[in-house]
Amino acid sequence: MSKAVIIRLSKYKNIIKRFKKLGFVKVFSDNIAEAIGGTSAQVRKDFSLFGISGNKRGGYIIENLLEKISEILGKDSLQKAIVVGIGHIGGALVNYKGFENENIKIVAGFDIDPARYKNEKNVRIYPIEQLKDFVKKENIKLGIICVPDIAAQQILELMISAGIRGVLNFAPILLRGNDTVVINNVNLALELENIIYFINVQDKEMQSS
Amino acid sequence: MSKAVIIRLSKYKNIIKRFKKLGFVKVFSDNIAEAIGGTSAQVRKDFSLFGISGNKRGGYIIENLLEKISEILGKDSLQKAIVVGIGHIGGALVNYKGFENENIKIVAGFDIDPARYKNEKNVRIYPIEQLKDFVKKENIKLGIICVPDIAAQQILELMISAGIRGVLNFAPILLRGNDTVVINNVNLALELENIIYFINVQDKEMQSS
DNA sequence: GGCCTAATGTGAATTTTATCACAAAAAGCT
DNA sequence: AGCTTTTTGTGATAAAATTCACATTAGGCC
Repeated sequence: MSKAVIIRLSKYKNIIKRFKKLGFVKVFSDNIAEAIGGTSAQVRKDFSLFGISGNKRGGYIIENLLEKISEILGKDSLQKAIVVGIGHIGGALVNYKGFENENIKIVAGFDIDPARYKNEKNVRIYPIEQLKDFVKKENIKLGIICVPDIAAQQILELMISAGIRGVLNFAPILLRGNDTVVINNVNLALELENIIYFINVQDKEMQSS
Repeated sequence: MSKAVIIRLSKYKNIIKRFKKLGFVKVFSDNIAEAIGGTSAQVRKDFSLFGISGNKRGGYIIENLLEKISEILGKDSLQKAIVVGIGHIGGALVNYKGFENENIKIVAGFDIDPARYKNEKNVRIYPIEQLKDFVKKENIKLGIICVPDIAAQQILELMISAGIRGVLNFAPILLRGNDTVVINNVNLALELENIIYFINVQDKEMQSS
């Protein structure tokens, strides 16, 4: 199943949760499509891909939907994660509230700099030498890399050797993993460059019309 | 031109810069492909799409390549950006070093909370009421939204009315813009959920083999 | 200069992804 | 109960992205 479909499925889930909070019991494919900025046909096709079905003319029962989707995404249980590299971004993530709704909890940070071994509000920061033991003992599966790009590959390897299975990487560099680990990249500068390009395209289109 | 191609082009540019720093004068399509995790055919096809050409048997001259790509991406001049919402993520971005290489500079932050109107190291934080004037006076084109999702749409509209043309949005919600503004979204929880899904897939594949 | 080799550049083929369009079913109304 | 309307579910179609494969060309060597 492609990454894009899974991302959409997560979006569906989030929006459906929101509908639920508003007191709705049923949704239609267009409600969902409208809310995430897609088409109803795609919503239905995605659902059908996973064997999720609704009721003709009656839409989908929110409760069922959420259950099915959560089953697919495998996210009923709390997922513990660690952050390595407690600089600006890493420090922010350690305190980030946005994960709470998603059953994701950052349980520790790691850094090489002793000046950072203090307690961020709730999350303790450890020296990097303790990463492997901690990850093994706590059975952590998720790691977030916020170190400078020069150090990122090394941290990845440490994480892999500790048993981490999924990595979110903020270093703007290609990490080389293996088939025991899945890696997603977030590259903020890239996102901004992309935006700049499309602003320029818009400008050119304006001029020529 | 699709977003994905532009992202790749930026990646090419970054990696080529790196080659340049190492003292190389020429690169081959496989060098680039290998470094960003793609195929050489795709690199060449992308280049050909933009009319970038090299020398048969001789690869590409780095100097030329960088010039051509920068021209396409339109990023020779410094781009000023503002951040709205100086919470954990916003505060981190205001001090983020990763933009410097990319000719992007965050020149101000904005927030509703007076407690945050202090100086982050180099960047001043202003009350949100001053956003419009500031953006107009300084001719800012780029905005980063780090406010809670409930406030994000409102901030977008403020930005648009001030003349901002490109937005990087960290609020996990669909923003509704118009055709004067281009919006990219970063949704960290979504990225992590995605990773979790693929870890589970891997596990199932393991079991069944 | 002629030959060999290593690269590019790009049409064609393939694969992937998204859209269309419509039959089938269910709900509600009279 | 029968008619109408609304919405699903999905094959068929179209569009987009990627990969293949190979003709072409330039560099290097003898």
